[in-house]
Amino acid sequence: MSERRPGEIPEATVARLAVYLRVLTGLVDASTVTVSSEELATIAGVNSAKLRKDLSYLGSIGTRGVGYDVTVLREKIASSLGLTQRRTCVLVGIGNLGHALAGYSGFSSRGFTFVGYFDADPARVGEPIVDSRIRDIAELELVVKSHGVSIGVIATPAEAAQTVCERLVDAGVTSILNFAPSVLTVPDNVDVRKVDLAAEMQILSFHEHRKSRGLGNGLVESVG
Amino acid sequence: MSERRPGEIPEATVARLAVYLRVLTGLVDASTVTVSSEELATIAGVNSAKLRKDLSYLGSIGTRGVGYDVTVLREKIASSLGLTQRRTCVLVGIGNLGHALAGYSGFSSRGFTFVGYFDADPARVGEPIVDSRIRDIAELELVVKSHGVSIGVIATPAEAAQTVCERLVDAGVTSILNFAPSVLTVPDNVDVRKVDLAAEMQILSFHEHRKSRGLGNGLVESVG
DNA sequence: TTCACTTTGTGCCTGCGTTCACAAGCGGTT
DNA sequence: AACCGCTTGTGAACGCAGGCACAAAGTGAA
Repeated sequence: MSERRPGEIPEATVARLAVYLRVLTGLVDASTVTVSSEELATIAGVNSAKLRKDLSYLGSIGTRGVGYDVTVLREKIASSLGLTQRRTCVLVGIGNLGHALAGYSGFSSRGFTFVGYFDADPARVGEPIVDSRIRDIAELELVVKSHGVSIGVIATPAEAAQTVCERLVDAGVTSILNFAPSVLTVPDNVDVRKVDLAAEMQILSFHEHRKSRGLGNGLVESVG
Repeated sequence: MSERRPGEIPEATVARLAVYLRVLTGLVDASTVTVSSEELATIAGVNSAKLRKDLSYLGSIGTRGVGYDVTVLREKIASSLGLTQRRTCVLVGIGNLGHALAGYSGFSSRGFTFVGYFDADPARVGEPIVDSRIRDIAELELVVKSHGVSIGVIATPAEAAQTVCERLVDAGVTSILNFAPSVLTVPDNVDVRKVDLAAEMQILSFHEHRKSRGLGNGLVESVG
């Protein structure tokens, strides 16, 4: 029944492709030529069948009896993720977290170029940041439109997030990464991913709670 | 037959409970007394049936014909997540991101107490951070054991992450939040959650790529 | 009490994602 | 050339999660 159109990659797979890509980059640096699904899966921390199925969505890349050519596979994944072209981004909200994000070298090295850092606080505007300066949020639309920015990163307080989000979307941004602890409402054509630090901690707290509850009685699963 | 043991809450539900909790806290601040699943679901950005099913795992909390008592529900969720007791945490790796995390007020306000900030760089050791000072990583085990730390946050470079992880686990930590772009290997009884900033951007990049491919022609993916 | 109305809690169905297991395919060897 | 051993790619089964739709259960009014 479910005949997936070629090029239609499941969401869960996309998330893992990014991990495989990183692992493969490491292998390239180590001058590894070929890798089997078993090896790659072990390093990436997933099941090898899952890995093969993930890669199969990109076409038939491997060689049976041998494995995958590391550089070929890396290129294929990169192109599937649309990483062959640099993407322009803006960062809004230059507090503690915003500064950290601006300083994170992982973005630039992976093809993401930040063309503007914005804050609403007049006291911060003009401060140097990375190789640039913090701009007034009033210039947001101008910069987004002139650079054709496609990804907006929100690191503002929760109260400001939705407003900032709407301004980004209206200016033409179609993907948003949200660090503010707030639920964003966007049109259908816009993608949002959220990173909720407090929620992550609370999820861990839940598991801690669960584990400590299980200690007394015999309910725990076998400890390896 | 899906007979779930009482107290067994699905993983997907746990993640959403944290969101509901935040929304409810907002409602308490706004002196709201009662809320229906429809209202709460809208604010939280989920389907109301899903929300009701999520809450049903906590027991029968609502009142039919009325809705949920905001404070009662909030308490119930907080206790399910194990947030009634404060949890002690350590943060390892005080670079850009580490500083931002240390300064994030959302942790402390939600019951997480950081009892140690560690770095391997001798030049950084002793620097003030929040209401404390950066400690030498050599003291990690001592602090973890003496405070009974249950959650470790890793914000080191990728190369150091696995080693730090093992030291944390050996010292007794059973939950880890990993910000390093690296796959951690841990024993079965330890929970790991990862926050991979570059991966998030790459996932968005994928969707940008997909959107732009679909714009002009009706054709996709003809690789030669 | 009985009725009308509201909202919860959930049975059931559907679909996605994961895993198993194996046929198909490739390289190396004799 | 024929065979053997290894690894990929995938059909099929399974399990978890999401969403509809409705019975159950509460409130308030007559």
